Amino acid sequence: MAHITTSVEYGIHGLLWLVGNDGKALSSREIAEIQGISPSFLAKIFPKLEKAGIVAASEGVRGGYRLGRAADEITFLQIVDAIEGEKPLFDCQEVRERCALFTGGVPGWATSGTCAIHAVMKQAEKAMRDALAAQTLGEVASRFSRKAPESFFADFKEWADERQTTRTARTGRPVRDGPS
Amino acid sequence: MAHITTSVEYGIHGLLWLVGNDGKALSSREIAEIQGISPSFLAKIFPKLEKAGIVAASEGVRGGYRLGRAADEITFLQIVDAIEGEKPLFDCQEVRERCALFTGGVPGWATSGTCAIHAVMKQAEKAMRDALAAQTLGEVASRFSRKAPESFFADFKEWADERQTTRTARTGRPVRDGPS
DNA sequence: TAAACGCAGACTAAGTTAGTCCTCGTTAAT
DNA sequence: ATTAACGAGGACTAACTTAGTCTGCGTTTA
Repeated sequence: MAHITTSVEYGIHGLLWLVGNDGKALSSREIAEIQGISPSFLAKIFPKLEKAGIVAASEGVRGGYRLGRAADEITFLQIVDAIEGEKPLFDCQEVRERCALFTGGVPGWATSGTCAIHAVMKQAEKAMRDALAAQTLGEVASRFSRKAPESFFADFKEWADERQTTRTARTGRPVRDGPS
Repeated sequence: MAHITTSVEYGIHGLLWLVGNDGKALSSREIAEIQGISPSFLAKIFPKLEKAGIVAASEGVRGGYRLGRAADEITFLQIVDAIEGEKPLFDCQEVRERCALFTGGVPGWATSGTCAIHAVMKQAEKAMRDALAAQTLGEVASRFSRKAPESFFADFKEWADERQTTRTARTGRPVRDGPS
């Protein structure tokens, strides 16, 4: 399995739908359903985005998620860190402290500063993080907009509107018709 | 756990000892022992480096490992790929194919080219790999040499020489003294 | 011929990931 | 006032990965 998880993938896909929804809220179930992924799994991802301020949640019956700030101010790095929690690329085991030549105590020169190998890994991690920080949700969304036909967005609006009405229409009917 | 494993860490530390051993072979047990790590675990790492040509193995009683080429021509990326096997940073699940708006077949424009999210991740992965490819074993070894005192290398040579003699001195004595 | 090697595979324990399910408090519409 | 839709959170599971051990095999040198 890869280091950037499918949770991040689902999260970003979900966020892209919010970008295209004109500031209106979508519930986590709707976001999951329109993408064909597990609703209960997505429901564990969005609270993390909420804690990071990437989305704003509204509770209750017509609640859901909106973007917490402008799509241009949400970077991929922020999303990855929000969902995965800033796990380092490399976890230095400090092998240099275990060298058998150091009988009776590790000398200062050996442990001063960062381990040379760790330094290389940190540099590589920074390169990756910089690349992720250079991409925003807004840019990717508009890249997608240029690719998709206008009918697609019309279909989405229609789908969202229908959801908006049917989810209130279901209310107030206590389902007592089956095994009673 | 991190994406760059401790196997890579142990492998690089081991290779650095080979750099400082003047082309002479060290057995995997010696490399493990001088670093205070598990011999049996290290014994699983070095065959991977051998397959990649990073080290050359010699079998038999005085065998062991040497560098397969000049330390300046061994990059960190090569080592990581040799040990971990080129695992991608991100494994695209092709969520775009599951969109619920695509009733009855996914349109061509949606699946043509690389997924926009995947493209960002690939870019980040490339940045990381480029950083790893820019660092060689030789550079890190000489960086370490400037830090360590001359006495350290003298200690190492002494240790290696003693190993060289004692491991043949043990030969030829069938140990039959215990429970017989 | 024995011991020191590299090599390969089976095995285990712990941790992570993807995913499900259930309960709770909140909110809007009836 | 209920009811059902919502977010939030925790317990739980199955599959996979990682770190590490152990055993057996073929090779090589003394």
